[in-house]
Amino acid sequence: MIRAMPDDDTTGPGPRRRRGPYAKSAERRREIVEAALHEFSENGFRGATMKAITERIGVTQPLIYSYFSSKEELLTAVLELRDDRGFDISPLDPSRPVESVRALVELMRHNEAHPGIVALHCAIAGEAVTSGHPAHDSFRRRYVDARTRIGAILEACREAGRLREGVDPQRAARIVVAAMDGLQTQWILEPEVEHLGDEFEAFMRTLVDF
Amino acid sequence: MIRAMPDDDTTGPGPRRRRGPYAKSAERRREIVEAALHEFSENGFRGATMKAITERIGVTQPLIYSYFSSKEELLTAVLELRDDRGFDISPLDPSRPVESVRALVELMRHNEAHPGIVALHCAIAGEAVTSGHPAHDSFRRRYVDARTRIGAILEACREAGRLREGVDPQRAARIVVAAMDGLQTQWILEPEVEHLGDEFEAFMRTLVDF
DNA sequence: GTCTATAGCTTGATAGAC
DNA sequence: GTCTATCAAGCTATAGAC
Repeated sequence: MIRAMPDDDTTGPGPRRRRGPYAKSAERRREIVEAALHEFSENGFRGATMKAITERIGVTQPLIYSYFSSKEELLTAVLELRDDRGFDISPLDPSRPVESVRALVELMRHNEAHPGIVALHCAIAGEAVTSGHPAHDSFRRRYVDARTRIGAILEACREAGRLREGVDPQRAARIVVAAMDGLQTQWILEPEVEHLGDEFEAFMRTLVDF
Repeated sequence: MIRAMPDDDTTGPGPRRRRGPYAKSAERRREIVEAALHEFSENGFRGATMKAITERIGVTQPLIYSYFSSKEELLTAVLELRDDRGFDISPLDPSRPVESVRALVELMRHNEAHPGIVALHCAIAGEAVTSGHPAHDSFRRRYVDARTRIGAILEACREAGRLREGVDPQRAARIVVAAMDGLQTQWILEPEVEHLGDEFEAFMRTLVDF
């Protein structure tokens, strides 16, 4: 997300106010985060090294530390980039259940168009199941939130008469969360899974009429 | 799986035959693998250190290297232990589809009784999605095999008239694999998932009449 | 069978010149 | 803003005594 610089006013000619960061600085930062994203995707957080990240963009290690004070802070920036690129279900609204289900399917289609982000998610979420991982709490909250939110949506679908016969909303919510993660993992691991979006939509249609 | 030692005969008193490894040696080995299992469960393979493993059982690092030539070989031994403890679907037989589905549910109940093994599976499978991981190929094959085998079982269920209306066997197989992994992950991360076996059984009953 | 001691390397991170 | 040079700490793994 690009923010306006503090000295963005092009009206005055003289250096009256203290200068903000140059555009080049923001560009470098973006470049570093992008390199880290790829490195984390391919090797996980623990498997990635600062050295490998710098070599991707041809800079030296100390340069990164002038933008991020630690490897962990760099991970935080990478995960924020992921959220900016749409890997987020928090805008889903249970008061519009059918639209929410459609949006969930659209989310998977969006992911299908961004394999790099999916690979990142699988790699970091995978190693974050261990309690000592820097992203552990973040992912645990994410899972709880996803399951709760999807549970509420399915509950609302039932009240709207859109849930298939015999489907339990809370139990189904767990399977939906599992399916979203699991399909993405299988999509990364096996080339046989052709269309993430189609597979997920077909599954959701066994639960909901939307 | 504990195998008989070559000098297991307690009939003769004298050392007539060439001695095999002493019982203590096998016991030490088992102890090391057990310690490694717990360490890998809690920190993953990359996050675990040989030092931490030795400290669990109060021995020194070189001792481990007299049993295993590398950290990676120790991982192999740990994964074999997991298979011995029943984390394996390869005995499932599509020619007996209904029994196979029941066995799959039993497998999850078995896992519920062995949280340590589930934690190990989640941690290692999680970080093994990255292609550079030592267990990557092993887990990739495992996934492909699981999906293929479960697909065949569901196909056989359909022929036996046990598949629910409108369920596509191959697509459902992907979701089943995702559900097995995902439910276990959620069970590790969230205390709210109370019964792994019950959750999985309820899901399978939405697909198959068994 | 187990130890002490340490080699040999890589890691994340810093100091200071330009 | 970027570099060269370097640090202390941590890692896997080995040599050799007992």
